[in-house]
Amino acid sequence: MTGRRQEIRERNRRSLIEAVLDSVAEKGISETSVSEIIQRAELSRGMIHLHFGGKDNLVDEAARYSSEQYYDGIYALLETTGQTGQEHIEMIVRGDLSEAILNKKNVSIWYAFRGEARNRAAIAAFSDTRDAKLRNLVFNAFARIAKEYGTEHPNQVARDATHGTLAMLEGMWTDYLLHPDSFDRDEAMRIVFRFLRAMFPEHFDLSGALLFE
Amino acid sequence: MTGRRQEIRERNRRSLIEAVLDSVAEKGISETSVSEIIQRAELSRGMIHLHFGGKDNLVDEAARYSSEQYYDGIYALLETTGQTGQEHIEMIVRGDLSEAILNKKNVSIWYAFRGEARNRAAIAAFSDTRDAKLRNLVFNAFARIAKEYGTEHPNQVARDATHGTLAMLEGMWTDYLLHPDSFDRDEAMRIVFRFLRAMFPEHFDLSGALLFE
DNA sequence: TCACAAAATGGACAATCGTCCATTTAAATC
DNA sequence: GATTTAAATGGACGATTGTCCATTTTGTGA
Repeated sequence: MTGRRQEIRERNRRSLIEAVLDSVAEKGISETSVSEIIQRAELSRGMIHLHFGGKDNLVDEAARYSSEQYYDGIYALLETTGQTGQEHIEMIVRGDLSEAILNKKNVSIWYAFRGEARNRAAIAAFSDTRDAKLRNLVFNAFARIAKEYGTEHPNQVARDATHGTLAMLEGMWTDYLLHPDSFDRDEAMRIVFRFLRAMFPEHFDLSGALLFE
Repeated sequence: MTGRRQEIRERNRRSLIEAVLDSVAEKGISETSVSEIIQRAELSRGMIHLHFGGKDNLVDEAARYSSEQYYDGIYALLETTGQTGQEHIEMIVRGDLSEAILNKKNVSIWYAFRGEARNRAAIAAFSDTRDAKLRNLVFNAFARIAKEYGTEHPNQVARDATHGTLAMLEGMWTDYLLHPDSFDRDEAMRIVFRFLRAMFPEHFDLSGALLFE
């Protein structure tokens, strides 16, 4: 039976990463110590140094892994819908506010890392390249929509709509962070689409009906 | 000369709080140790325990102080403008995105504390009560505006506009956090008003002109 | 089954953490 | 100027941090 060794090795690596994420979500970054991590992963103290060369690298890796999961989730959703601009936008908004993506654990992790982003180049770096891909996707969708309105500068409109929409979604995440129990997903979605409908009255007018079937 | 004693005492207390904020802004929460704080404040090790009973209390106090400053800044701005709903909204948006309030130091501090909010009740608590006041202010302004449109449910519209606007501003702060150097204040403002203009075409149509005189 | 090597262990280590208090400093009162 | 007392000092303290390596375990190939 070949590859068993590497399989275990990989499983342990993964365990460490997930132990970090669990700990960050539950106790915060400042209480996520080496002792805490190895206890959760049920591995020995030396493993962190062996697999990642040190705690900082492991934490960076965990942050990378976490953001990868977020974007993979969004991209997977896009596969399940049509190709019109409106459909893309609706799916991204729904996905970003869905239970699968916007939940207590993810929000805790995300904001914990954000808080450290400014002082940890590695954490800020990957967040950027990934973010650019999503932003581009949203922009293209809005650009297709904006062109249909025959406005003077459709790309400018699309740029603003992209910026505004992503900013509003960010803000909804903050709402959820601060009030996870009173947060209302449907309300958040309704508001985003109310703004979008105001900008593109011919496109997002039906979105409410589509969203709640 | 009476009160000199208390004056020094108060100055030292303040020094400690500001040392925490400086350190959090520059090095992050996890590197803000007792040694770091007293070195910046140029005070002795025992002062933290003497004045605040421990490091955690001092950090909580610093977070409270910082958020107090933010809201005081916003409220001060509101004193300098008219009383119409539109004027209030414009002033809050402008203020929230102004250099005086949205700058590298404040953003660093704000997000550092946010990252810890979930695991530190004290930090989450005061943030809420203050936030509620601002939210109420924005809501009242939008409610006055919405009523003029003769819509079916003006309060619902105002609620959504409030939620959406504050969310978008939050998102702009995140943009600034992640890209402080490429962030464009004017663009951020333009986008917020573009969304508002789409919702209230008779009110925020002139805002662009008002903003850049 | 045995020898080899990769992987995992767990404790030693110096460094740093936050707390606390015996001592010193200096403002306030007489 | 002497006395009182609140404020400030700075080091001792045990606990905890992350790193690292000598040792043990265990899968792999001969």
